[in-house]
Amino acid sequence: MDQRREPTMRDVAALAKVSVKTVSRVVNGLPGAGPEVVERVRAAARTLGYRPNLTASSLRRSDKRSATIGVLFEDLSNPFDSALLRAVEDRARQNGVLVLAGSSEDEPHLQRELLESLATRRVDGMVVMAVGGHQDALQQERERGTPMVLVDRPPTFGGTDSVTTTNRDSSREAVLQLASFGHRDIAFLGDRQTLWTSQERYTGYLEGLAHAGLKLREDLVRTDLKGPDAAERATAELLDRDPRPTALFTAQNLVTVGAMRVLRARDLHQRVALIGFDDFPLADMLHPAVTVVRQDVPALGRKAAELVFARIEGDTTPPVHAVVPATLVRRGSGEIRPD
Amino acid sequence: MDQRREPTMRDVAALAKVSVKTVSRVVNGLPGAGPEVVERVRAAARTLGYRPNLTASSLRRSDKRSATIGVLFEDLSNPFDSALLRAVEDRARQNGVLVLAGSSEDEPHLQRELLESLATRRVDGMVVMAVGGHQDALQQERERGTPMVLVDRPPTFGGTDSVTTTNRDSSREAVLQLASFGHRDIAFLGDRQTLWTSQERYTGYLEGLAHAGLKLREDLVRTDLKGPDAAERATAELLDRDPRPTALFTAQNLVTVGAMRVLRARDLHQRVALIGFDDFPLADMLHPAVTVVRQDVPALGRKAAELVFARIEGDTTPPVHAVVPATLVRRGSGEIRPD
DNA sequence: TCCTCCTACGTCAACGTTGACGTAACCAGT
DNA sequence: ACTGGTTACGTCAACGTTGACGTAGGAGGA
Repeated sequence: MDQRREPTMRDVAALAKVSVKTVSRVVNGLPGAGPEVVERVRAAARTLGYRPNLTASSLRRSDKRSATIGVLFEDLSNPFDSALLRAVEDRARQNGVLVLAGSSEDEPHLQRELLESLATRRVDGMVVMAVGGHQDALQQERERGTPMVLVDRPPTFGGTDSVTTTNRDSSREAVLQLASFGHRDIAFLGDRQTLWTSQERYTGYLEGLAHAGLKLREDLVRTDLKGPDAAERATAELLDRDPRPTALFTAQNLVTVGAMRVLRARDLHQRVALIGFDDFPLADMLHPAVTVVRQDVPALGRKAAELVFARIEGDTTPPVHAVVPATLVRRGSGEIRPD
Repeated sequence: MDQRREPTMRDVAALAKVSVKTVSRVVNGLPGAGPEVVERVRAAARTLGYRPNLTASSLRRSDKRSATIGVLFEDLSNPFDSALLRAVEDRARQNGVLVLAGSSEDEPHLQRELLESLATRRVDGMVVMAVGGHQDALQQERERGTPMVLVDRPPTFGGTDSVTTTNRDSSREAVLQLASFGHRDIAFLGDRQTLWTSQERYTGYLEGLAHAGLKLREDLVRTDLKGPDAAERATAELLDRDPRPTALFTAQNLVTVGAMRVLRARDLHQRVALIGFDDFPLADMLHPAVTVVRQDVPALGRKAAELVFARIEGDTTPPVHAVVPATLVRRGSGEIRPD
């Protein structure tokens, strides 16, 4: 509507009849301004509706902080990602830091572009969920000195902090529980194998089988399931195998839901056991309620944020790989015994 | 790790043996640089790893654009909010614009603070889900000329674009459908009445009753249910009334889930009809699948983003209140007949 | 041949702010 | 009265970039 120019320190200074520098001092609460001048400047700022320009300020200041961090996740509308974003945001707020958020959709070129955009805006640091495959862009960015923390997936290069959950251990635990209930034919359904998390969960599955003294049936392993449709198709195929698996371990959110749908459609949901990695809303309301490995998402986000902020503050201790424990939430579907 | 200074145009200029201005021209693809100079500058920029500083650029440029918009929602981890954020983000990406996101938690002071933070960073515009109650802070911001679009809830002040869904009409439709299935005692469970959406949905409920020739039973109306717990308590109370409502209209996401839980606990889920406002993941997997009024969240977000961008580009046509139609998704729970 | 116009540069100042430093006034201590 | 220190300001330049404008040299026309 109006094309009013934002008032600047100059305007305030003129109105308060002081120098620009004095306005700066008052605005930043620095000493060197008498009480009556402070009052005059405050009044002038108020009547003009003055608000400091952080971009100008950070350009000039020696630390060059923009009080902004970048968050680059796979898909901000995914419940895991958005919960993580929220956790990072909350922690950032404590530092007066705002969050520039973007979705990379697991596309290297998108991630690269967004990385560039963030760099161009001179964010103080980044929290990144790396896309699968090459991490060259991330590494380059990191090598320029940008404080960066990887979440959910660790870096394939060195010198960078990361925060992940107990993917392998918790997967092993899930499989062991299935085995302890008497299952011998336990299928694995997983996400893209380019993702570190998928690989880890698969390794955990293998370890679980081994520990339980079970033999791997290759025909019960389906990986690289992108999205619910692929998961449904794979589940259907698995259930056609002979002997049919009596338990499923689904290594990701959407895969779990897809598998559930098929089990339900075939009326096997009360007979085939299911444990999923990643909790999801309403898992407890389903029928049977779904047993899952639950990540502590707030803890993941908080930890990631704390790590970036420490680096931003100049912490130069060796890189950390923080691991946040996940828990097996027993709700019913994972406690079904074989027929 | 390194405290390398980011290279600037000066550095590039020095290496390419041209003036800073020429570097600027090359970087921005402006005419006035010969092909061989362009190549020299490009090479220099590449070897130094130069990246333009958008904050400095936007400070100096006449349009002062930061290529960043602010998004202020209630809770970014809420599925509705995060889906909306994603839609805005996608639209913003087309314009090369990044999104600064924050959660106001429906707290006026938090909203005010975040608004301030965004203003301080000189975002080009804002997409805001207003907190309930007074909108003074928003109005002030708007009156300064900041391009702003309200989503989900319209402004209580004039001169500002907004995008909402057909809260009232769709609620009426839902109630009418319940009535058409023979229900006469239809309960209403709603969110905080300070929220415009809640009021509208309640009005739609009243209109639905009226159109169906049903009399309002005040004892079947529960509003101001904050969170799932309150919703559960209210549902329990309602189911104790005599005569018991044979259908529930739950006017919000979490309320719907709370009501579902209680119905399930009392084993009434197959006997009491339920229609909820707002779809939620897995609603189709419940038992019975939940009939809901589904908002077109991507359309809401896209439209909101388009409106801000139009205003940012200088569009001065009168403010728009865009309404995106919601649809009734019949899944079963809303098609149960009274006993 | 001279004048004009265009192209490819360069110079300068400014965007809004703050670091470095200067200075006038005042106070305490001797 | 003089020194030394402190307080409360002010002046100046710079952060990295771009708008406004200047200029040298060549092309083109009369």
